[in-house]
Amino acid sequence: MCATSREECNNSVNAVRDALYVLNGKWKLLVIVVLSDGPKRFKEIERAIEGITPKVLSKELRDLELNEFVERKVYDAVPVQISYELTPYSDSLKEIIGALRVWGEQHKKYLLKKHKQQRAAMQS
Amino acid sequence: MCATSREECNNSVNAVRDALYVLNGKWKLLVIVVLSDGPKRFKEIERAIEGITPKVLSKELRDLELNEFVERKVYDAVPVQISYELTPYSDSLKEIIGALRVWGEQHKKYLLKKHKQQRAAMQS
DNA sequence: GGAGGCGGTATCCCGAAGGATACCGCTATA
DNA sequence: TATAGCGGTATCCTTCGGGATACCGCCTCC
Repeated sequence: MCATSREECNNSVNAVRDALYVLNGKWKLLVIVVLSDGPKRFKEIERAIEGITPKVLSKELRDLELNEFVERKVYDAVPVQISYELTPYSDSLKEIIGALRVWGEQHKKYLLKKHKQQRAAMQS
Repeated sequence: MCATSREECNNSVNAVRDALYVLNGKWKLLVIVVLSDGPKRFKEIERAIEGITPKVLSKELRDLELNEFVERKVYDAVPVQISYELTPYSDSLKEIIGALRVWGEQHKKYLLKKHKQQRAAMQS
């Protein structure tokens, strides 16, 4: 990845840095995961992500809108319905999210196994 | 990804949440990117990551050691040489980092194109 | 006409992450 | 013997991401 030249390594660092800059924080990617299930209303998202407060969610949604990952649509039913949905551009994040999800699952198993081993070692 | 059941969506959210929990912050993944070039000494890493301070780097390295992504090796040359290298387990992160790098590059191009378009629109 | 849902906002507050700067003891090298 | 590199630590300070709690106006449904 970074093994050939000094130059290339720098590029990798910068690219990853750029990505992290946009996707910072605990919540943005989670919101996108939830919305990848289909358009959702504010309170639906709020309920889907345990622990998020409306203030924070509101801010994250604004950020995601600015970065054009999410679109806020207003349907003038009565009462007005507001729906958040992913933009086509957000598809480009699918691989990152997929990788994180797979890794998260795998890491949980890894930790479980490790703790089991440690407990076994304590016994002997 | 999350499109079939409520249950499965929750699992995705939690897996991604777990991953983000471990990989939080601006620096951890950057350190791993740099080390993926091969073992490095403290000051080498410090120089490779523009903007990181020794205090922060020191803390990140300790975190990464705890999570078993990085090993700190002491070679008793004179003077003592200290080397940080990736563990085999850190390989599991390769896909996340790869995805971030690709996305970061692509996103930069996306932004450039967008700004060009906006400037063109201003002119007309 | 009260309860409850919707889409948020307002206010207050805290802790951790991270930046700035300086410096330590040790060693080699000039 | 002074300078420079190494591997960090110490101290101080600021920012801000994020939590807690409350509440708003609007609407519908009972």
